Amino acid sequence: MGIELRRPERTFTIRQLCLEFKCTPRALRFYEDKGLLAPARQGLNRVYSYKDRARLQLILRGKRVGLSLAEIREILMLYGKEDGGAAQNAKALRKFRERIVVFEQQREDIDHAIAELREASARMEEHLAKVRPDLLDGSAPANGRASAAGRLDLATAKHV
Amino acid sequence: MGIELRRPERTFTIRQLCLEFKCTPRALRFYEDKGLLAPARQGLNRVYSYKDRARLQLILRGKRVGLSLAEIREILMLYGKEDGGAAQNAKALRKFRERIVVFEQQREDIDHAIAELREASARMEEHLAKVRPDLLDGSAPANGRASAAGRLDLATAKHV
DNA sequence: TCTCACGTTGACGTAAACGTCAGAGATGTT
DNA sequence: AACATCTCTGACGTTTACGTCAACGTGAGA
Repeated sequence: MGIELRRPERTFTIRQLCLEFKCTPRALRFYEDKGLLAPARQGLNRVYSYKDRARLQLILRGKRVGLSLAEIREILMLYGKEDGGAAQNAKALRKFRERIVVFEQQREDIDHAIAELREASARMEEHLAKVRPDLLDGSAPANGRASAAGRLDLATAKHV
Repeated sequence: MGIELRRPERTFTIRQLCLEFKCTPRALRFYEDKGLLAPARQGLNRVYSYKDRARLQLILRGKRVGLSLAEIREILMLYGKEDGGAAQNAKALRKFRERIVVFEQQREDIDHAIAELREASARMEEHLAKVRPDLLDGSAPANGRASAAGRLDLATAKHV
């Protein structure tokens, strides 16, 4: 086996990951209970690798888009078995396509929701501008894309 | 008050709405308990108007994009008080902008998720094409937008 | 050595969003 | 009249995703 030169074999404590991803130790242990994570151990203590960190990223992203832990677990396991038996693979393919369809529906819903909220905001802003302009703080109407500051770079979490 | 000529004053029973929106009577009563709906009554029976139906549409869309019932209720009430006091209005405006930001973050997450699932699907498909082409049913890879058949037209639910 | 901060494993509690009865009333059908 | 069907109001059960608390271990410092 080739020597791992690429990245330092850095590990993380449970608290480090929690601080980084703004969650609690309880949550990470819970994910472990549910089979979503399986960090190494030093004695009793959990030791998280880069791979574990990447999985955690995927888990949290899954949660943000409304997946249940069970669904996330299923997807993670399908990802993991990407080179398993052909039948397994075909099943995974079907599941993935189903999920894609659902996500696209959800995307449309969100687009609609954003559009409606924008309209309502515009109306309110106009109204306020006439009636009580003093209540309008100078903040821009947030028309452009939201600043992506602080978001995670998902590219680092690929191919877990 | 002007006579309502615009649309027939049609009403709906609880079951009709449930069939139309694929939910249960229990759910509608629950939403009512939580202050999201307030249908009229004929004796004991609930009688839903077009307005109630529109609210229900908004509720269900809100759910699909991951809002809690409490959040949906808040938004509905802000919508309702769009011409309330100026201070209320300013508060609503802030809330709406916050929600927009959250939705945009969520949209990014979904876009990423779709992209990753597409990639994984492509890899699997390629792999299967080499190993077991028979397992690939002729279904298209679902590259284009999902068919919007059966979705709700949100425009009909505006200005509740 | 004692304390302290961090870690561990149960075990129980909780909020959300309903599901699932039970018991009863109104309405229509045969 | 008997029966079916739809509806209502409680009231208790259930699942998910953790929070919270107790009791314990463990290496670093004062």
